[in-house]
Amino acid sequence: MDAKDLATFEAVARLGGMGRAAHELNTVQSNVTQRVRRLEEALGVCLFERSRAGTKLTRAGERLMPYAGRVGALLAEAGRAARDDGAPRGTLTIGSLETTVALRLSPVLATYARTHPDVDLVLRTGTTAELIERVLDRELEGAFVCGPVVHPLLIAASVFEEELALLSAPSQRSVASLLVRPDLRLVILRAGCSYRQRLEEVLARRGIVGLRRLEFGTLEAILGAVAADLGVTLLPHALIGPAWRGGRIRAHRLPKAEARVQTVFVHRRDMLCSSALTAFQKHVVKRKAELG
Amino acid sequence: MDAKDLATFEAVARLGGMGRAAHELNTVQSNVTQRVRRLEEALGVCLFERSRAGTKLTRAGERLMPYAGRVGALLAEAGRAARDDGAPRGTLTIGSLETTVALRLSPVLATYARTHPDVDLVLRTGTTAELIERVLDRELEGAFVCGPVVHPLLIAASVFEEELALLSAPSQRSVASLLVRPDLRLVILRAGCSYRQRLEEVLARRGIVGLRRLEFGTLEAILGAVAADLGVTLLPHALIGPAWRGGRIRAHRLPKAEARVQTVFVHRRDMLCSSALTAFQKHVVKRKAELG
DNA sequence: CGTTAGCATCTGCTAATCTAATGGCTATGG
DNA sequence: CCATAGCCATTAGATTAGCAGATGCTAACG
Repeated sequence: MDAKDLATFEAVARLGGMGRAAHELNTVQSNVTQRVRRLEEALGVCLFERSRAGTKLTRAGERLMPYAGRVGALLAEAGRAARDDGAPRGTLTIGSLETTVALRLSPVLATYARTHPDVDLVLRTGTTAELIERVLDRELEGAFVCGPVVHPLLIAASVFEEELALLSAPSQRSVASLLVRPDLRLVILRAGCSYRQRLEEVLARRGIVGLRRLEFGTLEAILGAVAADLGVTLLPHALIGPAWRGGRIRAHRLPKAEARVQTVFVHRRDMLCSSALTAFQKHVVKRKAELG
Repeated sequence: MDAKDLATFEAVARLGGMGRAAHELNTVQSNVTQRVRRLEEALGVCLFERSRAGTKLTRAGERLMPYAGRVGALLAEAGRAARDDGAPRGTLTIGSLETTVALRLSPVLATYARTHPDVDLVLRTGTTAELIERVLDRELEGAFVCGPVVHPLLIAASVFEEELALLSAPSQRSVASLLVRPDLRLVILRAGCSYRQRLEEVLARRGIVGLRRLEFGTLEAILGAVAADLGVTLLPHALIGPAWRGGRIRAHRLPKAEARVQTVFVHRRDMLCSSALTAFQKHVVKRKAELG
């Protein structure tokens, strides 16, 4: 059984048609047909139900499907393992929550990039759910997400622990005073943001529900909106830099149980850690000790 | 990267030469050279140090080596998974200790073979160490061995529990009486037999050491030798069939701690269980309940 | 200094693979 | 009821990859 045939099979199954698969694979449909037929002959089973509308996996095809991905991933990993001589180099693609970048990661990233000039560092941001999805799809080697994360395919290591604070305009003297301001909004970074749900929980526990949302793409915009008394938000206390400390924003401390949030670094359990990634993890731990 | 290239690489690495690998792969040396070269080009690393004496893996080659086997195993498993529609069929190759076959397994095997006519059952016997080795090499789908077995790559399930007895000629009235018979021998099935070490321990704890060994290939021969007072052996008590019960052999009971031996069924954790194997395991459990 | 063992390279040949064109099938839509 | 479009199978011809066998090269060994 040829790995290329398996990859062809996978594309056909995923796209639901030989023509579409051919297009994705930069070849023509007859080749795809031939490869699939050969695979079917080699296995002695029928993998697709053909119809005018396209192709549909048979039971046998469904059983084969997971292996297609695994074989491809294993071959890719073999290549990386052979090339990786222990000296960090190549491309390191990691993900992170936007707040983590702003608060903790950017200096660490900068020093890492400086000390490892042979590594092309790629950072993608997203919500916890998005990032975990991408790690599972092997699009990211690892990601900083909001913990705890328990998943059989992932290894999660706690790296930072933040204290969240409820932020409002200075005129809001206490959390309780928010109750009488139903026009206030939840100012959030993005729809699926990890802190949004936590914020709603925090407010709900104090009888504040049904607030409208206001979504901004950047932290600066969020802080600006809060300062302008458009609403409240929930962010790591340490995030409020000097520029915002001068009375423009009031941070309301929360009880430990509500405030604590840990950032974990997750990566696939079955994925070879590149030297670049290993060095990165060491670097983060070391710098964290320095910073903390 | 082609899986066939990887297999060629693996053969060259294992045999330490391209010519030898070519012979094993039923091809000629120039083809092997070409495949290795292509693999090296694709990876951008040198995999072998060539010399007049043959080939030796480089560091990169050593890193790649484990993947060669894994890719091959994964492809083979993919084929089995696609073909296996849940109805037990094909070849089921399992291993067992000889004593386990004689004592417990043979009726179970017979009924399994009868109820699953589409399965070609292959049984290989050997010592615990040999069998485990073969399971790890994927030559056996599973094996009945002497437990307990703790190994990160294996799953072990206890299936039988035997009570061992020290067997001697009837003239030996007690274990203690063996002390005065230094000419007695340990009668054992095979050099690496699981029960041999246990027998030596049992005797050593009673001050009997340094007995010579007598090795026979079959259980009947062993029991015959014991009956003829050539020596003593250690076997499951239940093994002594009616033919031997009639005073020709004396079974000396041992304390529970020494007598208990469990038979476990082991198989690779990462290996897909064929339907034939799954059915077999169910069958064993069911029949064990009936027999026990 | 020839012999040997081993890898590299070259050369035809063959088989596999690719491309492009064609044909058959079926649902859709006038 | 025909035209059309989308999809897969098949075919034929061109291209490429893979194979076997012969030859070359190098270092070790007697």
